[in-house]
Amino acid sequence: MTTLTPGARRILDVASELFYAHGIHAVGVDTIAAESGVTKRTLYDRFGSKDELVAAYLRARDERWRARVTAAVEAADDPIGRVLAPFAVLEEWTAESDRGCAFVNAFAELDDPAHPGRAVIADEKHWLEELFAAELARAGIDDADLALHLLLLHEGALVTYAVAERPAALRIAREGALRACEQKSVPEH
Amino acid sequence: MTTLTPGARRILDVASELFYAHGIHAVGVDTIAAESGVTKRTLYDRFGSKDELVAAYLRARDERWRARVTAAVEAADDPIGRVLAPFAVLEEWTAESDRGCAFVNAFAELDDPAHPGRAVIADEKHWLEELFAAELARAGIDDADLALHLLLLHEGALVTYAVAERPAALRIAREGALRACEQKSVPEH
DNA sequence: CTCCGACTACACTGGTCTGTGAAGTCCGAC
DNA sequence: GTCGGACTTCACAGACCAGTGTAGTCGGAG
Repeated sequence: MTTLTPGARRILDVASELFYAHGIHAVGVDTIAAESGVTKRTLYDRFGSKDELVAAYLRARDERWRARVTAAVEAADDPIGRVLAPFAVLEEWTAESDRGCAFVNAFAELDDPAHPGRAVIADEKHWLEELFAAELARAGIDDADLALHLLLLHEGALVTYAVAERPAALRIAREGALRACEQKSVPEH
Repeated sequence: MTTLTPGARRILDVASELFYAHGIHAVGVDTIAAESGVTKRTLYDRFGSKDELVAAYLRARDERWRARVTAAVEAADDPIGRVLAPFAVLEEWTAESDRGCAFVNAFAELDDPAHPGRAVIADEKHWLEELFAAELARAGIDDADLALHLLLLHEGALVTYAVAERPAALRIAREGALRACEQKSVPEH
C-alpha cells in the first residue's frame, strides 16, 4: 500500500474511528482535522475531498479485515476449519464492537452508485464469497451455491447481532454453516 | 393508528421517500417541508423534532411492511408455505428497490441508542423472528434455534442482494430456509 | 544554498443545518 | 358568531457544512 505521511496516517485513523462510530454524514471534516491535530488545509492536501477520504477509510478498513480473515484461514487445522474461519473471526470481532458492519453502514449513507467508496464496499463482499468458494473447492466440496449461502449466513449474523441485538445469531450462523458443508460433502442420495 | 392531518400525511410520505432514498442525515427538514408543500412551521407543529419525524417514518414503514408480510402468510396454502412467506415477500419487494433494508440503513445513521427510532428498528427484527417461531410451531416443527436461523437467512439475503449486488441471494435464502425446515420436520436419526 | 514536501495559521465563501417567534388566514363545529 | 385547529408567511438565530486562498515555517536531500 502507498505509504502515508504522518499527518495523513493520523487523519485516516481519526476518520476511521469517527466515521464508524457516528456515521459518515454525521462527522465533519473540521472535527476530523481538529481531532488529528492537523489543519483542514493538510487534510485537503492529502485526500482532496471528503468523498476521497471516505473511500480511503473504507479501503483501509477492508485491508485490515482481509488480513485478519486470511490469517485465521491459514491458522486453521483442517479444510472445514478453513472454510469456517471467517465465522470465528466474526465472533471475535463482534465482541469488540456493536455498530455493525462498517461497509453495510457506509452503503446506507452513500446513495450515489458513483461514489468512490461504493466499489470498495461491493468488493469487500465479493472477496469473502470468493474466499468461501476457494476454501470449499480445497475441501473437496463442489456446490455452485454454497459459497453464496455461507456469505448470506455471515452477513445475516452480523446484521442480526447488531441491529436486532441477538448475540445468539453468531452461534446459529456457525452451526448452520457447518451443517450446510457437511450436507454437501457427504451426500446421502 | 393515530389519524394524521392532511399536511402531516404529506410530510410523512415525502420524508419516507427521501430518507429511504438518500439517508436520514442527507435530507434536511427544509427540503421535506418544501417538497410536501408545507411550511417548516407546520412540520415542527406536527412532529416536534426531526428525530421524532424519523421515528414516525420508521413506524409507518414498519406498519406497512408487517401488513404485507401478514397478508402473505395468510394467503399461503400449507404450513411450510406460511413459514416461508416472508421470503416470497422479500423477492417481490427487492424488485422494487435497490437501497436495501430501511431499518438496517437507519441503524447505520442512528448512533445514539436512545434515539426514538432505535426501538422501532429492533422491534421490526424481533417481530419477524417471533412470526417465524409462531409459524414453525403451527407447522409442528419444534426447534428452539430455527426461527433465528430463518431470520438470519432473511437478513443476509437482503443485505447481500443490495450491498453485494447479488440477486441470487434471494433464491439461495429461500432454498436454504426450506431445507432447514425439512431437516427439522423429518429428523433421520 | 536552494529547492521540495509536509505542515501550520487563519481568514473567508456561500451554503445548509435544526429549530423558534410572532402575526395572521381560513374553515368547520358548536 | 365565536372558538379552536390546521396551516401560512417570513424573519431570525446560531451552529455547522465542505472547501479555498494566501502566506509562511521547518527540515532534509540534492
